[in-house]
Amino acid sequence: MNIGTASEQSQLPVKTIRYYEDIGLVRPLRSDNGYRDFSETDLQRLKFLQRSRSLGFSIEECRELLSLYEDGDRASADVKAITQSKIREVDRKISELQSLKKVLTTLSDACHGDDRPTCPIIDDLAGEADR
Amino acid sequence: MNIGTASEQSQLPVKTIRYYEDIGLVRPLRSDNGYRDFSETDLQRLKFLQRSRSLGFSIEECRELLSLYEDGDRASADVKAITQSKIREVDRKISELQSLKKVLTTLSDACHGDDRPTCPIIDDLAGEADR
DNA sequence: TTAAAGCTTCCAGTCACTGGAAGGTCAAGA
DNA sequence: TCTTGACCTTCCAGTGACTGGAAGCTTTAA
Repeated sequence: MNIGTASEQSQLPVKTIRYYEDIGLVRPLRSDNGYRDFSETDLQRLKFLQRSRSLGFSIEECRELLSLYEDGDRASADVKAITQSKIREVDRKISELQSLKKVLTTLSDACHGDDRPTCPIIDDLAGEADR
Repeated sequence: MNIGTASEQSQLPVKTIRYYEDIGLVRPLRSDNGYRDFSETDLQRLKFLQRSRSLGFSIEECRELLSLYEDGDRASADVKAITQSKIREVDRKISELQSLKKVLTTLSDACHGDDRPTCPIIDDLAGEADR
């Protein structure tokens, strides 16, 4: 199938698919006219990539997961390990954002937000607040 | 003061300060030897940038905040509006990450993680699971 | 026949830096 | 005086994961 069809089926933009070929994540054959010709297996890989990217795995993690996917003998523990380290990463990000939100909310609440120039947010950014 | 001192005082890497000059966030004078010469005002800007970047404002938001910072007449409402939209953005990211974590945790829990090859995580990524 | 849609490659841009090379300047010590 | 090392300069390239656009093929439908 052509790249347009593969794009539709995998829910990945055409540009992204070409990029994935560039970095060796998929290797479609070429038709006589030079067009990429995606097999069912290629499509499976693309769908796999779409799903794993949308779950927040990096390209390199996806590459690793793909090779585990295609190695019928690998231990499920290997896959679980990657997933759990990703969960820890997500957790770290969540708590970072939560403390960020806390600071921003405190600042925002302290600012009366009218048309006068006095502003505790700016004062804090400028390092002039009591903290 | 030289860039090294400015870097220490502002807690910004030397490279980052040069980059900020490149994009017009700070405009230090030059000494006769060609070295950048940072004034106290320049240092204030750098500290302001360090703090606002660390609170998750983008460079363009920082640029806007800086100009509000230096406009003694601006309304505090303007600053508060930027801060609140940033809070909403942080909120969106948090809930995205939370639902991501949910999916990953469900997948991880379903995988027994031993040396056998059967793995519900991979099955899900491949789109072979019941969902 | 022709127009539009779809395909190709290649180059550049995004964001916010970061690394490294090649070279100039300055201060301290032998 | 010389040298060493720290510090400074510019410029170019790379990061991650695409995305946009130009120029030019091929295919399909009217």
